[in-house]
Amino acid sequence: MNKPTKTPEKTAKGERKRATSYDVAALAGVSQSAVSRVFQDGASASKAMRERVMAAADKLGYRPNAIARGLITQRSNMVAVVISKLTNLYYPEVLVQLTQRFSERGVRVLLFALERESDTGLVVEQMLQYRVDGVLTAAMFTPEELRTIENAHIPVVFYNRTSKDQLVSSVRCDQEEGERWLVDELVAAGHRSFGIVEGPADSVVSIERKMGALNELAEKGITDVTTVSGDFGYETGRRCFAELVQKHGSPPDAVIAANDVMAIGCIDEAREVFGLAVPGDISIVGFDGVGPARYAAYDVTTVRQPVQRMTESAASMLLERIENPELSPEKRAFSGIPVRGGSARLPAAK
Amino acid sequence: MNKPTKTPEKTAKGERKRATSYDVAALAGVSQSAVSRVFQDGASASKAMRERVMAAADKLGYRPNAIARGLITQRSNMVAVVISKLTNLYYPEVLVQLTQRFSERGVRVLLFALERESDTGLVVEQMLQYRVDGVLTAAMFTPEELRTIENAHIPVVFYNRTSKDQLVSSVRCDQEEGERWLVDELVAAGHRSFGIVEGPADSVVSIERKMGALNELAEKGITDVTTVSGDFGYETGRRCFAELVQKHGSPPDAVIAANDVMAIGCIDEAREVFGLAVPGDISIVGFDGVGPARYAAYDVTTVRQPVQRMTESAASMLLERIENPELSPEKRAFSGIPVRGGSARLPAAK
DNA sequence: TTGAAAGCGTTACCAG
DNA sequence: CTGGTAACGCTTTCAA
Repeated sequence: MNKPTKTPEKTAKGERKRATSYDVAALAGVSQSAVSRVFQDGASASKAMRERVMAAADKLGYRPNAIARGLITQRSNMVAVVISKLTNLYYPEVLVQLTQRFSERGVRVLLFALERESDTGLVVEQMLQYRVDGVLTAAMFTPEELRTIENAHIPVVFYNRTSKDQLVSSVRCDQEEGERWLVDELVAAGHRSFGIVEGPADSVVSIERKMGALNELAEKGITDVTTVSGDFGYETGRRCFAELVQKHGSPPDAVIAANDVMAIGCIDEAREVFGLAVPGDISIVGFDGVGPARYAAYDVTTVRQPVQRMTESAASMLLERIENPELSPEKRAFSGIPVRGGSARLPAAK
Repeated sequence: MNKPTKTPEKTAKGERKRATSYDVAALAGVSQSAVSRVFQDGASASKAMRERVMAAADKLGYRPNAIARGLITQRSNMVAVVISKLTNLYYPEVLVQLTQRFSERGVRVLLFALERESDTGLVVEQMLQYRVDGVLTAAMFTPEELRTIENAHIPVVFYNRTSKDQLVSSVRCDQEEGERWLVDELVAAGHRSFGIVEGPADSVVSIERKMGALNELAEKGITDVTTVSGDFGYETGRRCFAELVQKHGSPPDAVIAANDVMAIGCIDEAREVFGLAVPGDISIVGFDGVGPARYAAYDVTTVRQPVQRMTESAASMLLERIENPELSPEKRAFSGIPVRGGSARLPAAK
């Protein structure tokens, strides 16, 4: 005799409980294991069996319980995706693309959104409790948090952040290289005094971009450099420009903003408040290649991140490491795509 | 050396398995049930017990397995959040805020991103398999999909879409009201010929906005109305403006775009290609109140959605229905916030 | 307050 | 190919 034939029980409130593989088995007159196999990929089940089970299954509206499966297989088929605040306008695109990449391969995304990039503590705890198979993060973890995750044998891939001393996998856009291109072009076009608008202090991306620009400027022997800092948002872009002019005593020849949105803020402030022509009187450049950078009123000279390739690469890298935990860490850097917009005087493209 | 009496087992590959409540119990010399209770909220455990268990737990790096918990409690503590493509620029903010609202209340977000708003089929299947406790969707489901979800007794809340004939909960911005305001102001300022730029055909939001505007224009006795359609993106905003002028024979007095991004496209096209002054020669308005609408070059007259209140409300509404499944459906509509930007000639605010 | 034991809904293993 | 049975890691009675 089979297990107690449980017809879909009703609770006190008269709600029908959701059908389980036992219900399906009973209705189809087969064993529960058989039902399980029918719903697996490479399982052995005769055609007749398959048909009977499927018929019973959709009569009952049965769906395998992914939670229970996860428990036994030790695979949740979920990955954690961590993003910090999206003020950057650049992440939404990344997020959607990542989700789609994972989705295509049968992996679900558990989303964690941080108020500030440094709020990672609770999030790590949650990811671990939910037994995610992997972590893709666009926020930095502390070394201790990272160790906690690795102790649990969960592969991690960093998106646009990495650390030189730690052995972690990452996919990033080569910020330094991008800044180098911007600086070289601006210098070649004759700009000699520079303003730099950096982003929030806890943003690794911002730091890399700033350092990339500063190093290359030093390399070129440019010493007239003023730095101010904002938060990646439009309003601070405007404020930063004003601050820059005040600090420098006059508008510099060129402004290098840590992202497009702040560059746009600078352009507006330069035009509206200081009556400067862009790029006639001053050149302003950004980074990212977000949508608004292409709006005609700004047409920002920038470096576009190859989002599609980066997300594709990041998703693959993580999934590979889930399949094969022995794989050693790998850092992939993608070159940004120079965009010669109308917000800067540059030498003609060669 | 301090090897615990029962070391966490090792697998063939030498990987340490993650500690379970049994491991903790063994190390602490108590029963497994005790461990379980210590990690619960309103459970009874003596102080001594609690301390011993906690000590053992973090020596082993133990974390309760949320998957296993979900299996027994019949609660995954996960909700599905469904978004369609984010070209709208408006959703990223919504998404992050929603995630944070849920997170604050101990609920995780399983994210589903649709390529097109009509790709809902597979997504429903996945949500159901993962036994999410609720669904918050910014995409429309077919009546059949909706029935499937409701048969599983999973509460659903629609975000910015609803249907008049179906009994579903929803939180939305009152698009019609917003459009009415825009139309009234524009008409009061003397505009007599109108262009309407609608969004993608499968977007309910776009349809509501268009109908809201058309109805109010009819109400006001305006008959000179030309309609063209885009996809919510900047480029089509530009194309649509050109199309509008061609279709109408000349630029209309005012253009009502279904969202801010297309309004911005219209503004650029009007200025750059047609040499029109905005708002001198033509008024252009949008909807949403996204970031770029506030950039100085555009300063779009628009209706801002009260995102914060809407997300807060949507999250609460869903969580309430998870707690209490008997609650009947409820539709909440929020008024948009009029923003008198510089892209339209309007009567002075009263 | 504590412990023993019975599930929760699967997959995995092993005989037939 | 098929069916029985033991996990998976937890919460939840029910006694003690």
